[in-house]
Amino acid sequence: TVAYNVLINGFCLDGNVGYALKLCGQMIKQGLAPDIITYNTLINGFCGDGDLQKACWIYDGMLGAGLVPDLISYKILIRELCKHRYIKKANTYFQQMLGSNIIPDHFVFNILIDGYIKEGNMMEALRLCDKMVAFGLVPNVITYNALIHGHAKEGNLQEAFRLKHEMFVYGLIPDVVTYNLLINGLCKHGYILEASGLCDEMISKGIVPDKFTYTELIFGHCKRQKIDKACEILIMMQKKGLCVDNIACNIVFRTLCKRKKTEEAHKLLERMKKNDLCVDNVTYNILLTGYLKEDKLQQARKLFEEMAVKETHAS
RNA sequence: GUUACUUGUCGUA
Repeated sequence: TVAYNVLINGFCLDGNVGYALKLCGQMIKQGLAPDIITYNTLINGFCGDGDLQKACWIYDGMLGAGLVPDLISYKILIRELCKHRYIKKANTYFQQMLGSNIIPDHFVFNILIDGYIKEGNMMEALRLCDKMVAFGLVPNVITYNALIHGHAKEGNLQEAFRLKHEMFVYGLIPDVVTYNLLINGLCKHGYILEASGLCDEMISKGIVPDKFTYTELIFGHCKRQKIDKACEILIMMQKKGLCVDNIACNIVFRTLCKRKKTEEAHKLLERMKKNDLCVDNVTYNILLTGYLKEDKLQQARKLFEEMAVKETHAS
């Protein structure tokens, strides 16, 4: 059974869940009973496939086989339900889990908290924080990051920064994600100077900015129409050996398009194509909306056909 | 032996 479980997981990780399922059938034929681990692996496999239906189907099969879901089963399911925005259902499973005397850990709470935040329900997220404390669990850096994300998204930067300070009170050290979230919040609201300052602060504290940090700063500069500043950062990223990916390029590209700097935009696009990892759906969407806004329907249609050929999904 | 939660671009009715 152990050997099968390992194999099944291997195929799941490989994205070949169908074959993993076949293997499960094969092990049954050999008289080996799938255990809770086998089921969890398969459920997780289908979840990674985005196939919630099949995941639930396996889950039911597990119940039918008389196996009792454990903490791991619940974590997998709850996370997937949250991803699909079925937060109510996720909560139902959570309650069921508590009802069957399974001791929750940081992960389940963080998953649920993040689920509520993604739904825009900060109240419930905060209530869950209290609940987690009631279970003797102390919110950790990830919990705080999720909350900071929520507040920043709502535009409540004050509260986001207050939480950053509160972290120290509880002996938690803000990490690169914490800083990235705050920098992102500042940039989104046009506070590029403050964002740059925060970037300096993190460096002085020994936290190394990553490509998220710099991409957010690029975004901030673009938002203030400082394309040259944005390009400076692009160059600096390359010098630091950070990969400049399609996201960073798209941001600059979009700004160039918006400002009707068509020539420079095309130059960038050519360079992106040369480095050939850079033209994606988002790039196309940017171009499309640009054309549509300028009533260049012909070009828009042409582009749309090009997308269809490349089998990118028009979204 | 299986699960591991939080951050970046367009869009998301």
